[in-house]
Amino acid sequence: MTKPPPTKTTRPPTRRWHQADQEQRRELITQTALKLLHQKGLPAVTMRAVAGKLGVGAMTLYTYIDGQQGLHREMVRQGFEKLNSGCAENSTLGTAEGWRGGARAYLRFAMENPNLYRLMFDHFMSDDDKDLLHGGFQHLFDRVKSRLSCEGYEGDNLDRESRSRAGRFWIALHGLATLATAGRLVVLEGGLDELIDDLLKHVAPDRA
Amino acid sequence: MTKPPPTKTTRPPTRRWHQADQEQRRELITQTALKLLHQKGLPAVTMRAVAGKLGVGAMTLYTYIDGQQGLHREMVRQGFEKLNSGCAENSTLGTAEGWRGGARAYLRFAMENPNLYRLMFDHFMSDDDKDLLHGGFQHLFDRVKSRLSCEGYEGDNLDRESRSRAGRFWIALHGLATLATAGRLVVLEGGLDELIDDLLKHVAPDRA
DNA sequence: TTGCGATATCGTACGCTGTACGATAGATTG
DNA sequence: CAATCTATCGTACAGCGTACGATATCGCAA
Repeated sequence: MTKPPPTKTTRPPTRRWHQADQEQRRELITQTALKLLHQKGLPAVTMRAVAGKLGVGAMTLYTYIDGQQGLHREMVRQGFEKLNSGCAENSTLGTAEGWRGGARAYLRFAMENPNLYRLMFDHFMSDDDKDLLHGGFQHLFDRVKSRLSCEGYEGDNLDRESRSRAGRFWIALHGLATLATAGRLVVLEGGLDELIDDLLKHVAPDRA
Repeated sequence: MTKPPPTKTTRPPTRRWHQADQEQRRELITQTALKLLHQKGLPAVTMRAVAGKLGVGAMTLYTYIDGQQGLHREMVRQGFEKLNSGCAENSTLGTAEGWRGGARAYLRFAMENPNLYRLMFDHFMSDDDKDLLHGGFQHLFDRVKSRLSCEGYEGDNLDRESRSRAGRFWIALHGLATLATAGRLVVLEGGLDELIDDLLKHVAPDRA
């Protein structure tokens, strides 16, 4: 009994992972966090909860991820990738129908992942991270530009007009998305599809 | 030394307030919280911090406010009142210049109180609270309606068209506000005023 | 003036959070 | 087989919201 050790008890570390790659483990952590975020909201996404769902000690996460901020960053990255690819897939053409498809995909993503969408735009982004956002907007911008160049715009006019129209389109989509996910659209009694159509008629990059 | 009391020490409660009315004290608490929110962001608005700034024990706040949620609710209320009154003051007419004034006031509030603006739209609102939001939108809606009725709209058409235009206007403003306060507008290099003018030209309730 | 009941104040304690530190068991290498 | 490296995670600490209860002070009746 002459041993009051500096720490009471220290239990063994046992390898519990079933994935080989370090990258895969980070991915698994992120997916688990995303599931939790979707089901219970951001406050439920605690280090302990995520680790617990993986059957792993909380501190283990720090081997793969840079703390809570890093976890958020990883979720945000996934979010933007899914949002961007979803929009790109559903707006294959530069036609009016194409804009509608892209807009619907954007709104669908926001409505199906409200917590993630909010996190994506609340989370502080480093300059590196911002490339993700730039990427999505750049894609939209290029589409508008090529469309307008077919309509006779060129040079500075083409650039300015493209930026203006793409910007309006994105601003309107984002406004609608944030209001809808926050449940603030009760004041507008119409369904979401009607709202999209309405916005398209007035702020869509072509036929404005 | 025969006294190990159930609680070690219990120090005296001393009246420290200098305000008479209960309402004034709640107001003082809210203002202190708002100052903290503005200066250091939402995570810094803790019960202990607010109470500390007032030179008061943390639990004292609970006499006047229903916990942290209640504190947030109070801040959100203040925010909407300021936002609504600011917009109303700056859009005195139903003219194009009026819309511009209202839009500018809206954006100015968001840019000057980014943390509060985010809280206002993140905070869960009970049905009672929503009247604040409804109030602001209703004001806008009525303005648009009276304007359109002068242009010959009437009946169902008047109602539908007014809702549509007021909705588009608000959605665009909110989209711009959230993107601007989140620092996500770098992709649009123009100044805020140009963006407002651009939006007004295309989504303003009249001349659309 | 005195006494007493009501009330506002707040110290303490509990269960949470993120995470720094360090001990250890298992894997890896010679 | 022995030595080293490393992933794991128990413990601990500060800070959070807040439930509870002790108490100093206030308002009011006698």
